[in-house]
Amino acid sequence: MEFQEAKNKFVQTWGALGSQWGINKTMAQIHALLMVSNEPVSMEDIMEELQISRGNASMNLRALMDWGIVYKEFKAGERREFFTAEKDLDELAVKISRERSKREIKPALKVLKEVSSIKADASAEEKHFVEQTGKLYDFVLKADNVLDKMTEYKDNWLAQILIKFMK
Amino acid sequence: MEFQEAKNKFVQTWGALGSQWGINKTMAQIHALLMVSNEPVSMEDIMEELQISRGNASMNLRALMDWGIVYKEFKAGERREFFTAEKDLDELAVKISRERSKREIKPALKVLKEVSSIKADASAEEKHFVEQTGKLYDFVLKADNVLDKMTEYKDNWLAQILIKFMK
DNA sequence: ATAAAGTTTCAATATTTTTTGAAAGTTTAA
DNA sequence: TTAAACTTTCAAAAAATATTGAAACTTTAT
Repeated sequence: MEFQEAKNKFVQTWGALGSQWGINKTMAQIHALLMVSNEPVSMEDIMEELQISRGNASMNLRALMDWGIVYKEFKAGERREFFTAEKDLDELAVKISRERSKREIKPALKVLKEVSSIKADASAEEKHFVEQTGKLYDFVLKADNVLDKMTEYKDNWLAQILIKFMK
Repeated sequence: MEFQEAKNKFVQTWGALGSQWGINKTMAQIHALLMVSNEPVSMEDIMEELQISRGNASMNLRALMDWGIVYKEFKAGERREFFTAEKDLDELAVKISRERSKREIKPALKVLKEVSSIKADASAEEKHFVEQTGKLYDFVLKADNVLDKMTEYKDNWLAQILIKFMK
């Protein structure tokens, strides 16, 4: 396989993966492109390589920066802005976990707490509802805490879990 | 808050959460509805409660059964089919992990392996590409193994990780 | 102060994904 | 075997989401 072909395949695959995890396709593709570039890339180049419009590139770069996984770089003597991706994979995992926790899990927890605290009447139906949503609240809270804890181990959480878990 | 209101809120929230995790909204809503029902629910009732069409209900129930998180039940003397959700949350997490691993991670790993094995020429660009995709392959493989291992612990993986990790 | 080089915004448009509903298919009871 | 009760399928329609591109905006050099 040629380098260009491999690069393309990687960008496409990473893009598809991203879109299944709540990050949109172009966003994931830009990230992929930056991650395998050995030096900062300009917006022009991103537009060119992915065949996307300026507006699209701009919006998705902004979103990636909001997630904290892409950075702006300034090159001496250059007017244009360049971009680089977070390349440290542990760091990347931590940032993505934190962001998803903040955006998705925390709000869901709030609702779970609310709905599991209604005063159930004597019916089996309502009792079951309160019990089940209560369990769900506990479960999601625990899972979210695991994420939080993992981010503290940062550099090596995966390896550490593995050591403790495997065989 | 009234029971009906709480139930509705829960179904909506779970639906929104699901749609951010690669499961579609209706699918997640049906699952939510079944999870908080103390007894099996017929397709009619699902259509009625979620205000969706027969076709939609049928397809999404099928998908949920393919994921292994919703079951058909037959009631004695009843012609119709009824449905229940997996209510054990550890079991639910295991099934979802396995399914996502199979559908998303495994195929991505295959591509990562491929593209990271190209013969890089001497350029920094190609060297960086091979190195970075190689790291990504190792990382994703490790993460996938963690999931696999966790599913073996099944009933209590979350609690176990917590015990080992917290403080 | 002006123009050039670049970036952002957002309404309109295109694409993708989901939903509908009616026809085809199945199962069961009589 | 037939018809009633129910389920599945899938092409067409609707809804949701992503993308474009041109105008507005910002920054820098002269």
